[in-house]
Amino acid sequence: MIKNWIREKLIKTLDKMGIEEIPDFKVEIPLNNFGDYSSNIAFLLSKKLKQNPRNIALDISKHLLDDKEYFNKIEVAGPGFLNFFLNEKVYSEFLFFEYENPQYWKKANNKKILFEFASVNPTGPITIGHGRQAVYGDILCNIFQTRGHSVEREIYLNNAGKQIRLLGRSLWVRYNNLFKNNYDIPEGGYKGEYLIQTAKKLKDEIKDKFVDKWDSSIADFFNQYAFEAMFEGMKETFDNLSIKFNNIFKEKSLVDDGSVDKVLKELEEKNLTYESEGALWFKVSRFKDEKDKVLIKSDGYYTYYLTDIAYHINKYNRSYEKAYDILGADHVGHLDRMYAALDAFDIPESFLIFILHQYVNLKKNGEIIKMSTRAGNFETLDDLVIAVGKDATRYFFARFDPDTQMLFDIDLAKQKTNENPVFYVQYAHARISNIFKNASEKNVSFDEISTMKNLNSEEEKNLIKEIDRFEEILDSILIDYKINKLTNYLESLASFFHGFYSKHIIVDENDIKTTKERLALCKAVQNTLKGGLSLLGVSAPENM
RNA sequence: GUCCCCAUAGUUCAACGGAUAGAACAGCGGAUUCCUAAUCCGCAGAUGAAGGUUCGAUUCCUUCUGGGGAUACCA
Repeated sequence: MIKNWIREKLIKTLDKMGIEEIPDFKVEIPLNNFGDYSSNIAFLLSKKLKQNPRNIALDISKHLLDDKEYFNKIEVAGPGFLNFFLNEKVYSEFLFFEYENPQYWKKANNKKILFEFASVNPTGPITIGHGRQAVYGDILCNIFQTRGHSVEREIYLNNAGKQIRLLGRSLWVRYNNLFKNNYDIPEGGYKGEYLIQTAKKLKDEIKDKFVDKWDSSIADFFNQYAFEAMFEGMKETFDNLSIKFNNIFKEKSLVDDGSVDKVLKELEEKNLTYESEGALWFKVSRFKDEKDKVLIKSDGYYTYYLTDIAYHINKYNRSYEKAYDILGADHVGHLDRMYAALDAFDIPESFLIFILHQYVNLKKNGEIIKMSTRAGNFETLDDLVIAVGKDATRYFFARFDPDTQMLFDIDLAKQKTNENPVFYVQYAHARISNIFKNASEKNVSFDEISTMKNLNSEEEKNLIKEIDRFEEILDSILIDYKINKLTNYLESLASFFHGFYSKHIIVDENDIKTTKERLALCKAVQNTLKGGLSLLGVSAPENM
């Protein structure tokens, strides 16, 4: 990265000047062509050296200019910015490297980490809100992977709790009503049409076997049947978005294999539980400034909290370096409770990182609607994918800062998909493919490049600078998890390319030397676009 | 009440404490004898309010206003 290169030059120079303890300074691409790159280092040193930042900057620039072959000019501007104007040689070297290493941003994987996301109640079709999380999680995993982490994607399915029992009973009602009975969906049950379809399928299989019959083993059957049916649907939805999980973890397995009981026993031994009002409580307040929470309800059933503790202990014992949980904003209350539980089992907080994202508001027929799976009134992710396609769906979700509520205008998404900027980025990629087609028709090859010194225009320099930002963007996402920086970047890169394209003829038979260098530049742009799109899980078409 | 997230152009979104706050869509005006006009160029348009910290604040702190979420023996 050019920025890092300048940074190192600066550090060396400061060292030469005898300045120790160099503060954490920045090198950035300034607005308005103040320079190719700029740094704020002089401001940060000013307090320590008790000097005017301008004088410090002047001093640094003098020392740096010993490197005549790399810097055309170094200006000190404003109150003390250092503005660097680089020699073509620098760009040429960096572009050459990127051109020769088509996947220059990839790093070897080492750290083993776990991502849990899209863990929903398997009680119905996936909503658009959860679609955001699924797409977000998948893309974040891709980025971690490409920057050197060994990532596992895991989905946790709550198939042991109250909701699954409600689902099973709701299915039973739908099934019975196919026989002209008239049972009511239970309070809080699932009223969506989709259970009628499942009930019909079940009727074909078992005929009238359970009509008007209900006991605990029949309930188990319906719970299980409904769960499997819903899960099949979920898998299909994820498949349509190319989201694949390495591990599917079922809550029930923790109950069945005794993990949950083991957790209970240990907590009791540590004297961290107590009974009250017929329920068993965990002393959360011992660890965090939070209310105590129920582990076993007075009806004898386990809470989600209890099984989730067992689940996270299980994660820890699988020896990942870190575990990331991606959750909707409605889970904020869960964070401290889970850390309290980890604390009780001597698991360091640093092991688990929560990433919260806000949910999606839907706009349909000009109205903002609230989604609710249980009311049976919601927009499914499948509908969206059918309407706008996989690429646009993934790209659209990726574009938003996860911390902000996003407004999803369904009518707009369904009608005018051309407004989606994914096409803008894809078009830049396709355009480049076409340039190569054109070049090969004119018998211009581009395989004997040794330098790129003819790429002197503003457009070309800016394009090289923009390519050079890619790795930096990816690394910053590892820190703040804002994947929208990637879509933002790709749009910007595409824009620089479109601008370059419209101003310069790339394949020019009268100037083969420049043509070859421009083709190499195009190749580097295309590789980067393709790399970014593939991290997003969006296709990079050759034609549009 | 308390806690968490958010508030930027008509709309949907950007901006690592930096210099003149960027795009896209919508609006207006242009560009194609030449590699795809799904493109490009130009015009117009914004930091919710008030304080504070700083050489410098959309960004950090406080208060207020507005939206969403949490405050379950739901998950």
